[in-house]
Amino acid sequence: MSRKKIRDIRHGEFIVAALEATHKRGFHAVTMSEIAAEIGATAASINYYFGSKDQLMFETMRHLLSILGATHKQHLDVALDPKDRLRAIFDAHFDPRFFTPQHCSFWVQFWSAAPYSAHLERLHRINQSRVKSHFRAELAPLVPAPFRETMRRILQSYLDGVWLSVAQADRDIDP
Amino acid sequence: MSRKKIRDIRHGEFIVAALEATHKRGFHAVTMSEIAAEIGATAASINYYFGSKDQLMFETMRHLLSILGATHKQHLDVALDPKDRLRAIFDAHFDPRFFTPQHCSFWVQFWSAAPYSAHLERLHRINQSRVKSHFRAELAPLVPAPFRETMRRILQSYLDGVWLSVAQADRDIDP
DNA sequence: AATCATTTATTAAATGATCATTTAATTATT
DNA sequence: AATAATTAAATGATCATTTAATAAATGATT
Repeated sequence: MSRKKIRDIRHGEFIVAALEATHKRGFHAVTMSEIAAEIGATAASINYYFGSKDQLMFETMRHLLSILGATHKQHLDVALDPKDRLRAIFDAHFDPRFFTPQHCSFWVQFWSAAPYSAHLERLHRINQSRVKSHFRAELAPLVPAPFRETMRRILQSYLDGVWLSVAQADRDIDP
Repeated sequence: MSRKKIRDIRHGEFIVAALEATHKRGFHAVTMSEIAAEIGATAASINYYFGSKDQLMFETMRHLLSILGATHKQHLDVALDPKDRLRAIFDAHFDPRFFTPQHCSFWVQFWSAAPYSAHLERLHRINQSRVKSHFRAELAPLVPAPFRETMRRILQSYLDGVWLSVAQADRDIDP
């Protein structure tokens, strides 16, 4: 029991460290040592827990995605009408637990690296279609069919664009 | 005269090579040899012409920005009313000379690397404020002041988001 | 409780690979 | 002949990853 706990705690710590160090130094520039130093550990221990740098980055993104998923569910639970349900998507993305400079810059840099790695791309595709189907479902009662798909693409692009700008500006934007 | 020409021709060739190779391999992963191989040259010649890899990337982005600027001017010249003038911004960004997978992926990756380099960040800031002031000017006669700034931010984020998605999907989107 | 064996966690140092950049020479142009 | 363009090979730096050893925690056995 406590054997498992340590592993989980350390996992979480390294993921936070990866987010912080990546935000400071950039997705590609950041080194294992810098990440490890963030929590007073050493590069070798990252490999002990994660096997490789890539794997750590991968797990870190999965962590972000799971936060997003959980936050979305919460907002959805209190949504009353179709409009609220649509808003829930935005509220989740802009929830303070999720919408931080660290997360945004990791997010943007990770996705811009995704097309060049089979692993990352798969994760990206999964997330995209998840968001896509949420948007479709929530837009259905609100927007007539001919415009729905266009509207969805515009909204999704807008969401991505906001992150991009936050990642670059290091300031908050009010949705 | 022809001495100067060769230098300019080579410059242009290497910039095209950088766009192509970056699109294939990714902004950080791409090596000087890969870029040079794109036009049958060798890594050392990049340094002969540009001094360093960073400088080549920098010049490449400047090239993209100058295309964008020229295209915008063209679209603006045929715009008749305020609405057309606003459209000119979008038309320029989506002009086929500019809106290619190579350009989009270079664009996105470059900007996501910008916060971590003083040089790149300066370029980014200049471009952002250029686009910002264009948007402001064109929105002025169309949108009442209280909403104007919000509208501008939304449109700018949307533009960025579209590029992000093109860079990832490698397909075209109809504005 | 105390001892010792075993597993888990951690690290310093070694390894090896990858690149950008430099150098020194060669080839082409003027 | 002089200058410009090009390159193969050398250099040097940076890292991720591996290894081999140490320390810390755990647990079984008296």
